[in-house]
Amino acid sequence: MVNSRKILADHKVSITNPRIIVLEALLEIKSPITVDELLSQLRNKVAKSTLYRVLNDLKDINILHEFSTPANQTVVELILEDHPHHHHLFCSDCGEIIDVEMATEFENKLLKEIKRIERKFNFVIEDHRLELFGKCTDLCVNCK
Amino acid sequence: MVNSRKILADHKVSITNPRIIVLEALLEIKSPITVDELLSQLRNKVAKSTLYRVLNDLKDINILHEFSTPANQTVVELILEDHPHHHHLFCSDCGEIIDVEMATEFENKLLKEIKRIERKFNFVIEDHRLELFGKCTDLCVNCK
DNA sequence: ATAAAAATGAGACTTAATCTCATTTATTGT
DNA sequence: ACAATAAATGAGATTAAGTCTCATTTTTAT
Ligand SMILES: [Mn+2]
Ligand SMILES: [Mn+2]
Ligand SMILES: [Zn+2]
Ligand SMILES: [Zn+2]
Repeated sequence: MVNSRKILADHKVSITNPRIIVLEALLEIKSPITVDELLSQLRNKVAKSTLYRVLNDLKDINILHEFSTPANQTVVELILEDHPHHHHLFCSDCGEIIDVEMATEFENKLLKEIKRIERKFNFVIEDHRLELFGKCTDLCVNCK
Repeated sequence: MVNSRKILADHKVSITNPRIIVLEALLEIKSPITVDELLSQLRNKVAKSTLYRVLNDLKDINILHEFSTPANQTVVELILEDHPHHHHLFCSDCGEIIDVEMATEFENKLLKEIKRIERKFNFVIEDHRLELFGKCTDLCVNCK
């Protein structure tokens, strides 16, 4: 069982009520959620300023991934052992965001290509993000 | 020689002064530029509201690519024959954005993997974006 | 338990992007 | 070429995501 207090302690972040509340909410959902939705879910539990601060804290300790939808909504999701590095697929019809794991073989090819680019541009590449944009067909959860 | 009027005509967009001005500016720079910089460059040539409208027009006809930096600055660049689909490398130290072309072999592998994902999720994938995040070393134009 | 340090809440503030609407410019038909 | 119609623009008001301030509360260290 994933424990919010333990997560905070493990990352040497002080254990406070708002941090626990936000973490539990994110652990509960465990799919990407817009900051806006999160805000309304937690409206009467944490202040807006605090929510943004806690989200920044979680980014700082590297367990929160933040990205934007094509419609420019900010989205966050926890990245933990049970939900590690992955990519996203966006439906421009219904707005759905789908977590996508690339085939291991492909992800390896990508890492190799990244090494080539590191050498070419004299960079140290620490992270990458692959986003796929398209339309779901009639099988999509939201669109059907 | 790339002609802004021709580009507009080819895409069946009416030819107006602000559109020509914005297009010429983007053609001149031909590297990614933040909307903010573009705004100050064109401050006394086109109104802010018009700049945003023209950028949307160019997105609509699919010759303008828009993305955000890790610092949440909106960036645009023209995508034309002489500067086709490519990816980006971001330096978190100096903010530099570098255009990156993946090796053809890799891009092919990626397209194959995308086909697999289309089948898996019953999607039609129309576009993809790969972003690399890291730090330039002492050779970086801005950081040295 | 006490003191020092860190985090929070409430709301003011900033600012990128959108919206409104009167005016100007482009297009279409004759 | 000209008038009529449609589309685009400029100026500035408006919106809203995210940040900032600062008095108060909570956490941590001793
Ligand atoms: Mn995800
Ligand atoms: Mn580019
Ligand atoms: Zn859909
Ligand atoms: Zn750099």
